[in-house]
Amino acid sequence: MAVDLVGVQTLEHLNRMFQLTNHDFAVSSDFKQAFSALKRTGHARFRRGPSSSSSDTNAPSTSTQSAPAMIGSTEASNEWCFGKSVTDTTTSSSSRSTNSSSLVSPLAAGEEATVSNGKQFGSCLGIVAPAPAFSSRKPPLPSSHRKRCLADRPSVSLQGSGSKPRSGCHCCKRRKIASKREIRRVPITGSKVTSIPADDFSWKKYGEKRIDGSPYPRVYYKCNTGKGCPARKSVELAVDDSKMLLVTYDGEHIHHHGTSPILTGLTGIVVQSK
DNA sequence: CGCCTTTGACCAGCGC
DNA sequence: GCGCTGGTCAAAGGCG
Repeated sequence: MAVDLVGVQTLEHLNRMFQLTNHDFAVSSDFKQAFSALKRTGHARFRRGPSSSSSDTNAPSTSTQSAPAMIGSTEASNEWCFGKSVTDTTTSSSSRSTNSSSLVSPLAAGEEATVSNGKQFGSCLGIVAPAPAFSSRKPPLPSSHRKRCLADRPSVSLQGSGSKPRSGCHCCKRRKIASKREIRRVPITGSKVTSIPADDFSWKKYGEKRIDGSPYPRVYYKCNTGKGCPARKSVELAVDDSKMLLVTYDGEHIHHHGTSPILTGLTGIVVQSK
């Protein structure tokens, strides 16, 4: 219903945005993918769950905690994703997190483009799609499914997450514990705003988060080149210069890869390291 | 059928 | 001590 309408409008917006934006996107060829992506209602975006009536437009603020972080400023997100008009299509609360986070995906998508085998772009556009309108919201997980610090559940610890035994508690490896961190400023190169210099490793996206103080999301990647490699990187658009990407490398690669792994392929400047 | 991407939820660190 | 935020996990579904 209204959804479809919104969808169409959004597509038009998109089209317009692509034409107007000064970002030099490789639109033509990617546009197909874009639309293709739009058809996708968003993979896991709509987790099946108790079909609560609130599903579509209500988006109950189930998680009062994560919500703020995920929401952020929609305007900013929109800007990042080539346009400001998207805001119009968002129905306030209902589309919140889905919008904000997905709007950003271009970054993720772009990264994916250079990083993994690339179904790039899709997400960025997918985002603009009216998907949120369908969203049934992910219902709160049953408490039994809730993640616990592995340290807290000795019996489940190493097997808890199914096939992926972890070497340790993820929550114990946070922030300042990071063994090695290197932040680089990498110019957005190429014809796409999303194309950042790729390095010699294969990265797998595992998360995306809106960061407070930055209108742009941060996308998290794990090294996929070597199994069990602890190396991670996060990518976000520089606040002060939308033409620059901030790539943060965490951890070291435990596999061989010729020359200085972390630096390979990057032309950016080391801004900070610890 | 398996892989990959997306994204909400979870949780501990950190600042006030 | 409390609340916020960043970082991570994992379910779900589409695609090749």
